[in-house]
Amino acid sequence: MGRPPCCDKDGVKKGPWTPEEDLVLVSYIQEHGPGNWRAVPTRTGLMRCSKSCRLRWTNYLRPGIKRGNFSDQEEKLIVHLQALLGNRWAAIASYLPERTDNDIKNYWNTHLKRKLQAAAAGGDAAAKPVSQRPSSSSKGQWERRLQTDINMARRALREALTSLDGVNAPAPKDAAADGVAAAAADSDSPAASSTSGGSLSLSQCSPSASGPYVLTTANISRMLDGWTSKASGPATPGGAADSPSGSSASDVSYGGGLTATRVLRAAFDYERKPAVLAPAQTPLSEFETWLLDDDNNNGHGVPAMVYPF
DNA sequence: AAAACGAACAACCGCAGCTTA
DNA sequence: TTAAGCTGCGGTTGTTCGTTT
Repeated sequence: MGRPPCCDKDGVKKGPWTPEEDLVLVSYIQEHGPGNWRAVPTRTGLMRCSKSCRLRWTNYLRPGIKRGNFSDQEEKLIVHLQALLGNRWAAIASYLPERTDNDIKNYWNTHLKRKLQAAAAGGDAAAKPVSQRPSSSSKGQWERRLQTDINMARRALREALTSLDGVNAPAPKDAAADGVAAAAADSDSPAASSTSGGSLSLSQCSPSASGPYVLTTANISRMLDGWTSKASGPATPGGAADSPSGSSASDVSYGGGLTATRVLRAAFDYERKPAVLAPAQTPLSEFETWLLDDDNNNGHGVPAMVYPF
């Protein structure tokens, strides 16, 4: 299990991504789908390491990401889940598909932690996070840990949903806890994208306060809004169709008729896979039902709860 | 007006675990 | 069965931007 020579100094660019790099990445993912990150730098010519590409995609470019402006409900949900799951941001993020684990982690570190400390000082004991996860993580005990995770996730979900009346808590994008690895075949799976007919459309992405450049998710969605797509096929350069009439002024042209709108739209189309139905459209998946079921053995122990889907 | 400070966020690093040959 | 390769995760750092002095 040697450490891969990823991100090794030579020739690997670091630092902020440029719009050009973003477009290259998005265009590649549009064609090949997310995954096989190892191949991305070589195939795209990006001077980035695979990790960087994956991170950029999952934390920033992936459609359906909401940025900034955490609502009260989201805040409470995060606090709740953090109290139960600890700093397992990926697991927490699975309950907030519009948010990335990085975002949640940042928000926790910059806002919520301080808030909770203040609250704790004020006697808000309920807000105190569980400092440690259950200590069942030793090797060979993964089954127990898995069960613990599932139980915790179940509790978290139920409590969060019952306490947050009206929260549009979406279904987990993958298995409830990261321990449910088998169920979470691929965290980059379409389930990660709540946009697939889900509760959040691209055009509903909240505008980011101040993106570094035009390719924020908000601006991307704005660009897409105006695009009446007749152009079909992959984002290949060339052709009159590359200048869709609705193309906004903010669209970015990269020559050869390759525009940001086209590339990104195509990429988003890729993400809109039919596999995942929106929570609003689906009642409860078997897994969700099971997850919410207090003791999944009897199937009748579900306490009265509000399921705001 | 400018410097100092702090908050927010993007990105990197290294480890752990899963997959595959 | 095992080791190498790859991906995902959480912690941490660096940079940018806004606010205060």
